[in-house]
Amino acid sequence: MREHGDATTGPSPVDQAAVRRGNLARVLAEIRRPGGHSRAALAATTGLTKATVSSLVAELIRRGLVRESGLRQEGVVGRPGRLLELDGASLAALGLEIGANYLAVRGVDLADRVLLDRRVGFDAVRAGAAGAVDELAELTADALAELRRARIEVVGIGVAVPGLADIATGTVHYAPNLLWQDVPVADRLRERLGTAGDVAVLVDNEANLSALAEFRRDPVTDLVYLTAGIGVGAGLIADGALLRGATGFSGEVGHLPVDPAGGACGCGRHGCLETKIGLAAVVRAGAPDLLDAPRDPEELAAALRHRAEAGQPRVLEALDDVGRWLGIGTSILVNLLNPGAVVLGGYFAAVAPYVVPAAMRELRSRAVAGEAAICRITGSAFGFGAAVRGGASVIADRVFDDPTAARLRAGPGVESA
Amino acid sequence: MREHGDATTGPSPVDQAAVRRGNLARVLAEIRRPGGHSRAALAATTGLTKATVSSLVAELIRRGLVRESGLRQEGVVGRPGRLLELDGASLAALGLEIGANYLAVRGVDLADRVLLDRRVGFDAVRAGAAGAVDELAELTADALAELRRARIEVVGIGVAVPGLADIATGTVHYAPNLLWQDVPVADRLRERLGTAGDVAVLVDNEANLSALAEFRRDPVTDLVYLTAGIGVGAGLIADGALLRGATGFSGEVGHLPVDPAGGACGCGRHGCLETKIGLAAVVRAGAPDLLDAPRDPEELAAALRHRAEAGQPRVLEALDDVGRWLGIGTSILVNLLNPGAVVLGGYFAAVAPYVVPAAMRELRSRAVAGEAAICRITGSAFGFGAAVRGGASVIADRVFDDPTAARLRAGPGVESA
DNA sequence: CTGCCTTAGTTTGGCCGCTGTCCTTACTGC
DNA sequence: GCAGTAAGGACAGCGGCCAAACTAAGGCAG
Repeated sequence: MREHGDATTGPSPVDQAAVRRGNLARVLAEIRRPGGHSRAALAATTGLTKATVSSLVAELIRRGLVRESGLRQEGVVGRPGRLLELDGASLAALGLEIGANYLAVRGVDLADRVLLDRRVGFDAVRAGAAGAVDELAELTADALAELRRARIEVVGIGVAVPGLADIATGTVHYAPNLLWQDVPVADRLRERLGTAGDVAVLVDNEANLSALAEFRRDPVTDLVYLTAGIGVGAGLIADGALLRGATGFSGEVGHLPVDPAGGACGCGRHGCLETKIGLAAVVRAGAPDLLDAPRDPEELAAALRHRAEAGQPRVLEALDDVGRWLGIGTSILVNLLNPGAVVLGGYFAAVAPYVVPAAMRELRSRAVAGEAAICRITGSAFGFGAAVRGGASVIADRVFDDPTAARLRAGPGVESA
Repeated sequence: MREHGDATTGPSPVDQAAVRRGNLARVLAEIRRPGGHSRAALAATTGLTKATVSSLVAELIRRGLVRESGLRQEGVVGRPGRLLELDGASLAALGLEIGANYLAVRGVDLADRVLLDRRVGFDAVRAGAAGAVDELAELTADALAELRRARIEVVGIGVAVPGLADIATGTVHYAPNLLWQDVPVADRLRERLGTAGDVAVLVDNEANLSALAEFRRDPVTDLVYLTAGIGVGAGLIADGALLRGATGFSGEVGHLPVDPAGGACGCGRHGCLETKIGLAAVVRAGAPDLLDAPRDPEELAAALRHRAEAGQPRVLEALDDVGRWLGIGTSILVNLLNPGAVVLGGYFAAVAPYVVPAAMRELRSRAVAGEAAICRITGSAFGFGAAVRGGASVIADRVFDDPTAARLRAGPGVESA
């Protein structure tokens, strides 16, 4: 026990346990990399001794994170190594998402195998904050029960919301599209789940979590995730970490002034980026007949894609125009942040082939630092599913960052956690 | 010794030494905070035990970073504590700067007391890269000799350059205002200094180092440093660390498109921020008679300030206009990065009272997230001296981050490093 | 001014985690 | 078979932190 455990301020002191945690994470990270890894090989790549690696690997196996894949390196002289690989089949991370017109749940094990993936239509505005969280809790309870039946332990839940979230408390301060204000999502969710919800619950902005999902797929140090649906938003990753800003309001790209002579924006000014590349703008310009039809951004995106694939000139032209303005907006981000990649989510993902060429053209002509600062612009492979994936992976990453978060399980040489 | 010390990849493994380093830094950071600190108080605030704190403090004293200030807490019952304070008088950090028309050297001890501060006019373009570095080396050698005579050990040298620097190698890739390309500044400096230069040499961009200097003065987690002289640049700090981007080209704010209908810019487009708030633009608009007069930005800034203080309407109007465009540019940064503070350097610092009101007005009307995202805009207290201060403080901070970087010195219980 | 109380700082023994060395294990090649 | 080679485990040792006991130094009451 610490003396006066109360008065401590700032970061906690460093102790031996931190050394262990760090080295467990280091070894686990190496094992996650593709290719065979024996204990001896891990010792060589990590710089730890074989004895230490053996001890660390034993603990990772006891925690259910690693298993011996029995196979052995052949063809070379010497005793063959016992290969290790990521296990994680008995540990799951849950991602949730609250959208304006749907709820989503996705469960993955720690090796990223999909255990369940559901998406149900739901009018969150109509249901109100309490109703929406209750409905989400029910979906979650089902998922938890299902995983429990399969003897899979859930290590945490990551919730994506279309608004500003306080990470520390799990409260949504403000979500314009849901008409929410100061909703204690994490608390209410935990409360509704009862004992079943006795796991870590993390709430974050949808664009942030999407950016993390993309970052995990393609770990460039600096990544910009640009998305559009009802609004336009961005998730920024700088040097491997989310850039949240002083009060959590980073990534407000929707109202970048790109065309002062342009049309009026809801914010009161003219020519904001949103008026050029927002979903409403493309539909108006490229497919006006859909204006009052389906309200779901995902369906609209699919419709646009279909028409583009069919070669409809009006849609193609509108998308090319979107690409141009997207390139202008992107070039601002590139000149400021110099990311290693720009990933397009939301409806952009569906129509990427029709907007990226124009965007790249524009970016090339506007990148101040020239070729050295130009990065690729790609459509997200996850599309509208990025946020819920990000929710799950941010939870999974907690275990990879601190493997002691995975409880020890029974086995030879059982010990207490 | 590690086995196969060659094949290691990624971060080095965590060991006990890292624990020690971390806790030394933790305790030292606490001692740097104002107010009296006894060993017992440090134990309480850090969460370490008294025994450990005693051991850590003893080491910090042996390394010359801390001293007992003899004074003792009075008036309360119990044995009075021996107060500790930052020493660092025998350790110095050197900041250097290469400008287009000056060279600067600043030496501070680790308690940030100024030991020397020189600035000499020098035409770096005319002298060429080799000539400029040689001249800088001579200034540095003098400074080093002077400090050595005073028995002060120099722990490192931080060099600010107006261009893109490769931190790892200490090479300047490209410095447009100096007409430099691929100049190995650190290597050449070390070479010229000979054995005297057997210290860490770090080279970084002038705006980055300035941002760090401002950040040290006012440690908000997210800070934007905006500067203008010949060009316009920015140094961005996100979550306490410099935001460098994937290839080092972050902070290119000079060519933000703010007025497509505006005048032509050197970059080939129209209405770039630089054409609105660059020094050339203000002088042209507010004091055209100075256009071909003194070429030094610092003198021009002083002249503008004088005229503004004297109430010259033309200058005041030009500066107000600069403030407006500055506010527009700043609002883009604020909406994207949500900084906790925006600090104005370069010539802005001299005329801050005349540009900030208009800038704040513009920012207020354009911050998408409203009051919650609005931050203060202030003139730098360091002005043109920010970069050289940043160079010194980035070196000093290395010691604070890893106190074992300060060599052990003779004393009771001498040990080897 | 003496003795108790309180708080500061040191000493000592113990634990944890990594290192280095030695040993066993297991397979290839001759 | 038997040597050679590499993997993996056992064990002593060391650095670093913790807990508890101890010494040090002052206030305060009687």
